[in-house]
Amino acid sequence: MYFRKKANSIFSKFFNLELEKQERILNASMKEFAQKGFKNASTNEIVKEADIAKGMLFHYFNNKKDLFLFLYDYSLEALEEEFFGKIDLQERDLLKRWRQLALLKIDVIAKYPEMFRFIMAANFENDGKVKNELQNRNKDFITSSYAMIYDNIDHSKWRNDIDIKRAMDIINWTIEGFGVRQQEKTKLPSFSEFNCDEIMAEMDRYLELFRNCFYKQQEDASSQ
Amino acid sequence: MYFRKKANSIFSKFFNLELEKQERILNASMKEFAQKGFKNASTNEIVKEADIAKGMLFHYFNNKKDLFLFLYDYSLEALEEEFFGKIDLQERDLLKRWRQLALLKIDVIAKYPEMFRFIMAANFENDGKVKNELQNRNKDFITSSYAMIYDNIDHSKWRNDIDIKRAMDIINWTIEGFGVRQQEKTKLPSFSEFNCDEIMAEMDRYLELFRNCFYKQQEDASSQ
Amino acid sequence: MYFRKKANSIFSKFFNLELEKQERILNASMKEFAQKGFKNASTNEIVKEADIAKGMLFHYFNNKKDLFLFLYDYSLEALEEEFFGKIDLQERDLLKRWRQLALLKIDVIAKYPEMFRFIMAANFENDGKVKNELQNRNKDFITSSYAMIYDNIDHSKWRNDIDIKRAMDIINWTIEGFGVRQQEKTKLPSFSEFNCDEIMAEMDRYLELFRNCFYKQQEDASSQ
Amino acid sequence: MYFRKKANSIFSKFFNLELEKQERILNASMKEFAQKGFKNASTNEIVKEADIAKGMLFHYFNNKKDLFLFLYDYSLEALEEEFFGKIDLQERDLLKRWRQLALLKIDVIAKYPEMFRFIMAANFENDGKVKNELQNRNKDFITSSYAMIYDNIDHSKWRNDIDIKRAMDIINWTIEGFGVRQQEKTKLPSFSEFNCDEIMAEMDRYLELFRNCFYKQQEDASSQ
DNA sequence: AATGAATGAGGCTTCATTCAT
DNA sequence: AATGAATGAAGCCTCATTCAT
Repeated sequence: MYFRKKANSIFSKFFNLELEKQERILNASMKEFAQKGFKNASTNEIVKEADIAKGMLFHYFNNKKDLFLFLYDYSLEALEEEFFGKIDLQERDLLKRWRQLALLKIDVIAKYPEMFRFIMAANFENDGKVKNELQNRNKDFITSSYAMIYDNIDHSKWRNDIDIKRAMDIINWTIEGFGVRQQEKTKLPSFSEFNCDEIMAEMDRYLELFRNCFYKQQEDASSQ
Repeated sequence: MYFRKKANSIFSKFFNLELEKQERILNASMKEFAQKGFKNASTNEIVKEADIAKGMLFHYFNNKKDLFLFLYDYSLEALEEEFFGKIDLQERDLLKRWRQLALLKIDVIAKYPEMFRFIMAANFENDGKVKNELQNRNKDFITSSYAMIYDNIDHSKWRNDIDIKRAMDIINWTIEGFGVRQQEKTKLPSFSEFNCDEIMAEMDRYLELFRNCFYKQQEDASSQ
Repeated sequence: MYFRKKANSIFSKFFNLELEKQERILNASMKEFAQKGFKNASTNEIVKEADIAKGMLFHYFNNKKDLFLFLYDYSLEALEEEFFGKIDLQERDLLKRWRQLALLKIDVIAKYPEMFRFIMAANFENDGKVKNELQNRNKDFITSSYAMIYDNIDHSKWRNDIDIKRAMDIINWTIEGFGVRQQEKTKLPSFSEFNCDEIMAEMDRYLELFRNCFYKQQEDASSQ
Repeated sequence: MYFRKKANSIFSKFFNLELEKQERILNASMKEFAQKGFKNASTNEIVKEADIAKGMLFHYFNNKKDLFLFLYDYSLEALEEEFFGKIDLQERDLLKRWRQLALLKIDVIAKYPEMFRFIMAANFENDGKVKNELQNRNKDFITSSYAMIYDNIDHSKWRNDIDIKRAMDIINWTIEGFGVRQQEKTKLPSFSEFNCDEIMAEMDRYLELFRNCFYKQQEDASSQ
């Protein structure tokens, strides 16, 4: 992991802290940035929430921008490990592969909710001070993500009259939209807890719909 | 229009201005808010761009928050008129109705680019000071929008084995994603000008794909 | 006066203040900068001393650096007027011309002590943020000052065996050193008030010594 | 040496360090103070450059001010040794004695450049925290320096009509001004290296001018 | 109504000094 | 003795809002 090595030297002051304090700082920072965006996030609030002295944030991370980018790199690397390390590239059915990813995503959100929300928010970040550097990092990430997801897919199952490129767009947008909808449900006052099985069951209905529309229909009933 | 009445009493100081000055203020404010978000938007920049005295902004709108929400209400009402007033509810084919909406949207962007950008940006607004009030307004808007779009749709054309509710979700997300993609294209350095015909041709390919998947396939070739 | 025109447009906010407040700000700023140098000068102290609100300094001058350079330009222009406007270029005797300058300088110090101290201190300023811009301004000033002082000097009175260039250096350094010594006297606890006549009498002794050494000695006694 | 004794007791923690570390600390401190002045000098930079732990600086020297004054006393004592120990008081010709001092000064700059630059900078120090104490130390130093330089001078060579006290002032100021000019030359981009012979040759031209003006002129040509 | 100066809280950041280990 | 994390006051600057004119 290139970043982790770099981070350990540049941010060694941070990584030498006791883990519990590291986590307090990470959570407080990500929460503040996720809620308010880069510019509106207050380092004062972060140190208050993390319960550290005013100067320490700058002792560990130099400045607000470096803190933000550190969090981004740190999160991206953690997420990459979760995703890329665990996806089964032997599965050549695109819809099944997406299903895997959805499961992984649910895991990640459950395991690192702060981090996930931070990364999502960072991708909408517009502030000139960090936008460029985020885009550079993101370009690579998205390119390699899509490359991986679509790598070695078996197209033989697909209906011949389907425009595969656009069908894939539709699948992407649907899964993204589905994710956003789930996310929004968690913000409702009626939300109590994350029910993974229910979400996956719902997800499967969309995937089934795609299978039903985009794949060749077999005569026998053993469709899935 | 409920809002316009309310606005005329609360914001009568603003509406009593000469129209040209009203427009300068609207454009300057929307531009600043769209570019920088609620908190980072500078009232200084707004008055400079609108060429009015600093105090007047607060004389007309009380404070920054009220200005922002006024702009939101004002824009939403204007867009509603454009959309809801012009859509042909006689068209009972959902895909054709979406096509209408896409065309209307392109018109709106061309006619009121500042306003459109402002509304888009406002929907991503996260600042605590305005978020709640925006969500309240938006819930109503989205509810009534969807009600209208899906009102009196002819379901007889659809394949019986298709889960119509979810298929509609897919269509929504696709059209939204498609819109975002077009939006992003305008930010590329290679972007020169908005080519409506090209965009609609591309949009039609997605709609055609949906028709091909979700609708009953007729034996004769007169599909569309 | 080029600067004054520029200043009136850029710093119009400042120049539109009532004169008494302008002066409070000028004096407080020059005093603080003269005492502590650019970096160590505290804008907090300045506003406290000038009895204005925290934000006003930045409203008038944008930032600390611009304030400093404004003061420098403002002072230099004021001093230039005092010096260059009043020196008698018909006087072709270098020592008499220096005598004029000494008198003018004493006037200036008496009239604008804060300003004089500020300019003196600014010429020792080392801070990277302002050093370059100071040097640019100063180069022109010093070049034109020396050009004026040594312009059209009558060399016929000088001993032929004297290296005039180096003799002039000696005169410069002596007058500068003499000035510093007077300045330091004002800082002593025993100092009560500026006695111009006494200072000029003392100055004359040095000039007389130079006349005695560098000029041809006439046989009759009417030396001066 | 009074100071060394005092220092050995107060700063014994420092003097008990290995010499190499002592020197690292001295050089780093003097360099930082000379470059940035008392207040702007950063103890962080000093410890980084000296490669010691932050706390040690305060362990050895109590605080920044004490460190600065220690360096000043230490340097002054070292310079005194260089100057006062080596000057030949048998030479009773003032101009020749000044020549000796100039040579010694050049030696000192070459031998202890850091220290020389520090002392020069310290003499322009204006910060309230150290100014008073510096002035006290300096008064004694300058008084005793001048006493020594002018001690036992042979006045018989001087023209009777010359005001010796003021002539000596002129010589002082000239030599000081000459030194400053040489110093400034080293800062020019065109400066490559210190040419001692050239500098002394130039210095001699000024001394010769003084001899020519202030001393009785002998009839034979063996002037020097 | 119109102007823009005035206010002061809060923003990020630096830094000498202390202190637990 | 040695380390460097911790502290918090003070630094410059921004900005929504108020208010005298």
